[in-house]
Amino acid sequence: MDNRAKLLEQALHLFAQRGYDAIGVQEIVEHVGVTKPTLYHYFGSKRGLLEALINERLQPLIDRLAQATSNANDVPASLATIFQLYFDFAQAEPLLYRMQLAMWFSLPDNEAFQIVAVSSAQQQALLESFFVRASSFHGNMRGRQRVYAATLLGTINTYIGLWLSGAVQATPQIIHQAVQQFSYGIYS
Amino acid sequence: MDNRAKLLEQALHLFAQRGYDAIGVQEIVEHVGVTKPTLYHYFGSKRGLLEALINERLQPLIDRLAQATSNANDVPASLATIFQLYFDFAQAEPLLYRMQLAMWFSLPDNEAFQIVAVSSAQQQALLESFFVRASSFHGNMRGRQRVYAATLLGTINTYIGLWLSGAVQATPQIIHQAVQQFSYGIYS
DNA sequence: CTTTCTCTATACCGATAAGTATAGAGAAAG
DNA sequence: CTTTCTCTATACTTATCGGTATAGAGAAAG
Repeated sequence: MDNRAKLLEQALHLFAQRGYDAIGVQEIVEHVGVTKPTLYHYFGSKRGLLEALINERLQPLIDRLAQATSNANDVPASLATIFQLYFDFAQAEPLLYRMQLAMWFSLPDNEAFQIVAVSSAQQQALLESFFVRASSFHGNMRGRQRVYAATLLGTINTYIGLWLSGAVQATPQIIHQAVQQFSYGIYS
Repeated sequence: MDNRAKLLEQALHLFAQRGYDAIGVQEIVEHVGVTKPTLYHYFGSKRGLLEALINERLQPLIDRLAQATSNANDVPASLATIFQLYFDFAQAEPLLYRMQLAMWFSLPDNEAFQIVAVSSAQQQALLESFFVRASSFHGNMRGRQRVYAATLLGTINTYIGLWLSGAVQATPQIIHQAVQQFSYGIYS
């Protein structure tokens, strides 16, 4: 593992534990055992470090979501796939998911929020596009795709939060319940 | 408005805009037009300032929640009251609600999280107790009260987040939909 | 009047923030 | 061999961080 990868890994651990703002560049390089110019050589700035982390590690989630939302013929099946996909990703990258969740809920003028906002907007856009295309099967959306996408992510994150805190296990039953709970809002 | 109240007000604005960690004590006192010893006279520390903010301004929410959860005879009616109560509070104190939401989702080792965790735990406890008492009407809870309380708060916060971002209005219909969506998970 | 208490300002503390100028080590390319 | 490029360390910058020692102003209490 080269220094670049070590820096990303350590930054993830520290950001996910205490938050982006609370962690100094010095602290990251000390944990890795290098010095600041090494970090600035690879990433240019603290912000660039977080951007690299988000872009490289969160991209697989976006890619899989793009695939799962590409077909809107069978909405219930796609929803189940989407929920499963998020659970799988959160289980594979718990630190990353926890970090991006915290940053997504941080405030608008916060630097971390603005960096994560890019990938969050991508997820939101993919879901909205999915719901628009599903409207041929479920009537005209009339702008509701935005609310649907947001409540879908909200439901997903509620259950993933529950799993991250150890309150539930990631069983097929729980995932099914999450899908059903969201679906109630959509089909009613 | 005395300096103490001004400091609390300005701290709320700044914390809700950029986050607790991103705001320095100096910045707060400059906006108010006083100096640091004034702030430290009233609050002792930056942490004390946030604690005062949370304790004083979030207490009405806790109090109303305690009242709304005191009776578990009519669960659907209580749920509607609880949702309404949170919406009313978020509308009356949008900055405060946004701030506590961000802090609740911030990371475990973060100072802001630990301060907000106290009042969050109170809300969680009131809801869990409500569900336990409701079990006489809905069968044994068998530990599910924790999941119920968390998904209830998750549903509430999803809809309030939607309202805070301007995606929905706080109409009775939306509140009813939120109640129904949560209820689906409970009665199914 | 004097003492006491509450509140606030000036000026400072050591520590840390993000970021950089300079230089050198080592490998690769000519 | 020399040049060039990539990577990293020492040592430093300026600004800000949370917090405080000291002192004074003004009101209240005796």
